[in-house]
Amino acid sequence: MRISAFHLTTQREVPADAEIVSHQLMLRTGMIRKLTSGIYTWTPLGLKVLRKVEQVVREEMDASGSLEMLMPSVQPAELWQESGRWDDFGPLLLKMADRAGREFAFGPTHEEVITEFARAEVRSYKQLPICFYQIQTKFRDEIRPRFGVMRAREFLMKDGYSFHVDEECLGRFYQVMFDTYTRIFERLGLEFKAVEADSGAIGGAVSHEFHVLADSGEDQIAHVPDGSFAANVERAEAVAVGERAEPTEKLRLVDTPDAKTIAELVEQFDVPIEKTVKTLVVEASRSSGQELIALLIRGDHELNAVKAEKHPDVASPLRMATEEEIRAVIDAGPGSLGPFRLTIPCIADRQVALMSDFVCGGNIDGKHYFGLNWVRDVAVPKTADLRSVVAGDPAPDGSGELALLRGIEVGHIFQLGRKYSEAMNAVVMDENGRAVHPAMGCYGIGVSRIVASAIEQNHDEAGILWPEPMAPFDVVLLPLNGHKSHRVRELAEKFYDQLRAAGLDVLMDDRNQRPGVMFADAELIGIPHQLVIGDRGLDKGIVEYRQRGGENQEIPINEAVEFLKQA
RNA sequence: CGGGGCGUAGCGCAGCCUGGUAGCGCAACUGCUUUGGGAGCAGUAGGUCGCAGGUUCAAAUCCUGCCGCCCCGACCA
Repeated sequence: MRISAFHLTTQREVPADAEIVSHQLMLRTGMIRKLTSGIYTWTPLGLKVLRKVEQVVREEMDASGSLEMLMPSVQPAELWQESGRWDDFGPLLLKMADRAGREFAFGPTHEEVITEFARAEVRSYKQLPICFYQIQTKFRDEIRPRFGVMRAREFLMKDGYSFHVDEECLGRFYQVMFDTYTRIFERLGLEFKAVEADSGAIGGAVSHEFHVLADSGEDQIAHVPDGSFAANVERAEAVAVGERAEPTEKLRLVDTPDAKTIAELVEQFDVPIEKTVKTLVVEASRSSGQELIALLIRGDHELNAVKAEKHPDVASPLRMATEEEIRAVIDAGPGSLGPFRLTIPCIADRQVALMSDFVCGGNIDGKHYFGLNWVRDVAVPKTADLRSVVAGDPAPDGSGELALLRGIEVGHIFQLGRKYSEAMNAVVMDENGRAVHPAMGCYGIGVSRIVASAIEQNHDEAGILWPEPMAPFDVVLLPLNGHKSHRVRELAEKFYDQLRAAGLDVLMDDRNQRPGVMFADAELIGIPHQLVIGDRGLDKGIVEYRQRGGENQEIPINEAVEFLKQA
């Protein structure tokens, strides 16, 4: 491609409303343009990258035996009502109506459509196992779209769905997909980690996420360095450490008028934060027969909402009680609550149940208990894993100490089981002639998000450093002052033809720009290999090879094409 | 959804407080010069000042409403 025939619109200035590096660089290189909040146009440059990612995904999915297809993006409401997700999916679902008033959703995912397809098409166990996939635009009406295509409302996703007669077959195929995903991210040249995950709104039991590691990642990962354990912090089990010590302090009620938070308590009363307990009041589940329930967490720990809302006594989704609701049942407000003489039920984090001589709110405004002890002063409540792990916690599998990393979720695989095949009554005949609901797996990759995450992980002051498999071009030719020098121009043209003939994706900077502009643009858009052709080098019989982010070297003219083929 | 901020040329911004000819830098276009790290000079083009209403002789500027975009929050006791 010649730049003169391309649409290259780089910008020197950083766009004001782009917060993270990938968003800034995607705008500065001109890869994307915002149409409206969370909705982007992919320009020819950006689309080249997107297509390269797509192609790697497609090749590996095909190699796994999965079959590509294309499902509609607009889906009838009935299908979603059948699965129960028309309401469950909530405001994330973009709904619309046709001229007759029939309701539709723009697909945020395709479990319903594929299940509808499978129940019509797949009748016999002999057709199983089978896995269909597509690469398609999805729409999720995110609460707050941000970071460009990283958390966009409209995005490109690869989604695959497999069907199996039994769980055992699903488990085997799940491993095939795990390996396929591993190969995809390896081939793309990304530093990533597969972690145990919560299955969230999609449903199902076993689930893994694939994260591109980057400091700007929105997810936290707990893992044992050089160990086998890795899990999303949402899910990583927090193991209680130690044993409960005998009481040594007397229980006393202390005036704490200015201590509404754990931080204030620690500062004003010189109490170690590990000796404090915070009491969070949340809505209780219907099945518990209660209105509110208190959750006890050690002062330096954080409540894990994903874990809490899975508890049978806690309402899902988790909702914190308002001050009015709390005051209606307890004689104190937030900031002065605790388990002693508490008028509502409570659940303690496992670690809290092992504490002794601790400090907590007094259930009287402006007062805290010091020296509180389980058993002696108050019965040990129900316990559960309610907190998020922190660095240094033991791994739940005993393999070592946990460290935390930040990641960008780019892939997620699930063993769904029969949630959709049962809800939508998809059945196949098994070898005994019985109708059974097939077990399903589902496998997603955020194709557009991969592009952004690759930039987050691979950039410098000058711009993007694309991993080669996803670079928009393999090599850029920079003929310096080509409009003045015939021999520079002619050599560049010769290289252009020869490199293209060798199967390389070549960009020729034929703009007659000053050298500084050409270098800056080549670096900004991150092309891995540059070949600089200038009179200065030609006098010495060489051209200059530059690897993006690497070393420069001089190459004899007649070896250049071969050199680039190898590089 | 709650809080905050911002809407002026493709991008980044000033002007608004104190009403009176709409400006700067980058980008774009033309010409000349320049040419190994985002050139110089001269010129050109580009604006419903987010939209609507109001106040006023006069509104980018003051008032009201609406719309859009961005940031923070929605784990806080």
